[in-house]
Amino acid sequence: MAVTIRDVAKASGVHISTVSRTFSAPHLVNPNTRSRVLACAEQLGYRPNRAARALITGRTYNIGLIVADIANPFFPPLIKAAESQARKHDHHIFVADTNEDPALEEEVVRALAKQVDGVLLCSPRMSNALIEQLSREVPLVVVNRQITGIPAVAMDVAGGARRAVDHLAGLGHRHIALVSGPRGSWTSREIRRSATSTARAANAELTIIGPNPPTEVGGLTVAEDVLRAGATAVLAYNDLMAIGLIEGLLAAGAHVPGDVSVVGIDDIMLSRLTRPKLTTVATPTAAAGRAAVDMLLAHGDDRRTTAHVHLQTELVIRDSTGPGPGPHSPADPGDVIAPGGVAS
Amino acid sequence: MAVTIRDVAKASGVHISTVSRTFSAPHLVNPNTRSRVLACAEQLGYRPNRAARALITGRTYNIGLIVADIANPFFPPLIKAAESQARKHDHHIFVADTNEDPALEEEVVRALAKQVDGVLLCSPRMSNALIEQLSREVPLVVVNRQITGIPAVAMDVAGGARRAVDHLAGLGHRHIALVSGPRGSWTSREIRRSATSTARAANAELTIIGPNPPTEVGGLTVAEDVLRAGATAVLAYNDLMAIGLIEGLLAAGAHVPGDVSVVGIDDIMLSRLTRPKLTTVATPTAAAGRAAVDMLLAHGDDRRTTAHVHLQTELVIRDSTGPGPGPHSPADPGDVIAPGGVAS
DNA sequence: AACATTAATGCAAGCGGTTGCACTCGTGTC
DNA sequence: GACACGAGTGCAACCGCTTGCATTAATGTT
Repeated sequence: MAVTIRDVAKASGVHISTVSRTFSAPHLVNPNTRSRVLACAEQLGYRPNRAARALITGRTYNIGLIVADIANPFFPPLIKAAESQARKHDHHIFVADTNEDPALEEEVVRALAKQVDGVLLCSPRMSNALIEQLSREVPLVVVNRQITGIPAVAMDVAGGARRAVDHLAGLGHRHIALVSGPRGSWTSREIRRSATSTARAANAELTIIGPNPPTEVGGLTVAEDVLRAGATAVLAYNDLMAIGLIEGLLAAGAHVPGDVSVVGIDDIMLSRLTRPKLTTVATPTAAAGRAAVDMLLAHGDDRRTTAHVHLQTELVIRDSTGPGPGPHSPADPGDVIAPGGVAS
Repeated sequence: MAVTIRDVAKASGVHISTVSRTFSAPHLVNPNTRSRVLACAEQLGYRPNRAARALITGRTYNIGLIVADIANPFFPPLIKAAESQARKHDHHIFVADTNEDPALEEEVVRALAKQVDGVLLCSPRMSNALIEQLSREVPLVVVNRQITGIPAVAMDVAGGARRAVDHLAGLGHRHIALVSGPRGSWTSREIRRSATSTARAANAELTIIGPNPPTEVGGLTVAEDVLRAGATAVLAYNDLMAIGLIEGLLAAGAHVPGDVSVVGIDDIMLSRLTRPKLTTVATPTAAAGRAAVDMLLAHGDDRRTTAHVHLQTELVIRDSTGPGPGPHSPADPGDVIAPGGVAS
């Protein structure tokens, strides 16, 4: 059925090894022979079988990409960028959705290990220790996590959270709620750490609500808690939760940003289309996808450096944040982007 | 480095073929032997190499999933459902993004062909003829396309478009614009065909604008054309375009639905979060993803039927449609869903 | 007791490639 | 003219696994 290297060899009157070399070491074969072989291959529709090749070379030209939830709008741009970058280097990508389940993450990494050159673990929920162990079984790059010795692409959410809290404090908010994300999320811990210290420095009270599922529903259901806590401003773990939260607040009769200001994180496409448009911390997801693929592919050549790439974030001020009850200071102009602007 | 069947054989004192059978034909091996082998395998951390297995069995336990644009919110739920369904059957999926480029579609199918059991071609842009040819090289299931002899999952967008146009005509709109999708899209042709005949039957004028890129920007840029055409209602190829269109209309000073009513298609998550909330035709994308995987996996067992699965759509009336200038008749209650409701 | 059957296992070929090594030439060197 | 050399090609082993066939031992049949 399928045409193999042997068919091409027969058709062009050479040994299979010559056909093989025509494709994987062209400089070792006579130009005339090569063009003859190529012509036959073309004519027969021959394509090398990568799985067979991988068996002996150890290189699969595949990459595993593991995310918590494909349907979370944070991930598609990352996946798209990673896939595109991978294909530029002639690699294909497996995508797996773990449904926020750490056990499934482990299982999937192991299941994929043999047929990939490496795995991109995006916003993993499993423990550092487990990640370290898995990275001994298959080359790993983590996105949104920092572990010594493991190549990583991390977004500066801490800086983003700091700017967000400063922004809120600057608007006069004295009591801020932090709606945190899922258990196991490094990002969530970073945000919490940064928000806590920033709030203290700004002399604002910080109420932490969570952990919560990082979804619209997750945000919706904490609206009550936010109001009960008496916070006049909220920083949410991500935009989806912020949007759900706004829905919940509106349903409970609170105005946004009149009564409560809301800041999200991620700047998903949605954020500039909701009413009010969401103030949020933009994270460079596409860049992260590209960088992660690049690190993974470089990893093989050069394992002396386990690089950690840091990507900047920026606060995008739109319409979901407004003055709080306290005195407000002008925001630091260095931190802000034109309100309502399309994210770059 | 990696532990192979030989290591397990050595450790458990049996021949490799016994180890092999322990995993792929357990009934052929003595229960005692089997448990010993399994214990050794477990202890060594052995996992069968699927690529090697595929080389001889011809079954890879992989599926290719090809979409036009991962970042288009229509696709993630489909991908998620397909991935989940595939994993239920112990399959992994390759995801490829073709950027709406038919040539890339072909290339990717061919590149993937050898390492998958089949390919899901979602909303392909290439020609029927090419799809037929490719389906001779690798099992194919198409989503949102109908080709005799090729298994397909199609959503009833024609029915959806009919209900949408009837809805608009019923509201008194006499001049409707159809903002069509990308060239090569079966869905777009179906919508056009259905909208055309439905508009004629309803005695309304239909202006077709397009083809256009199926993105927010694509919708944004035709706002002018819609207004210039003098239409008071628009049916857009998808929600993303509808949302972009609404932005464009608002920017041009037209109210929605006051001056112009807008209907989208797909009911992406976004649609109930924008203002005004979008009236749209809900398509069962997750069900399509599952069905497509099921068809692909069944295809092998049973090639006597090349099934075509049809999935129903429904009109979800929200806030972006309102009365037009003409007399309006009450909408058919059988076709409507509670306004603003969460899509099921 | 001789034979047929069945269960369990081993043997070896082969899936589609890659690659170290050996071999054959034509050429340049002394 | 003998020799070394490099370019081009063939040979065969091997990657990790499956599978048809042969072999052996245990069981059932008459």
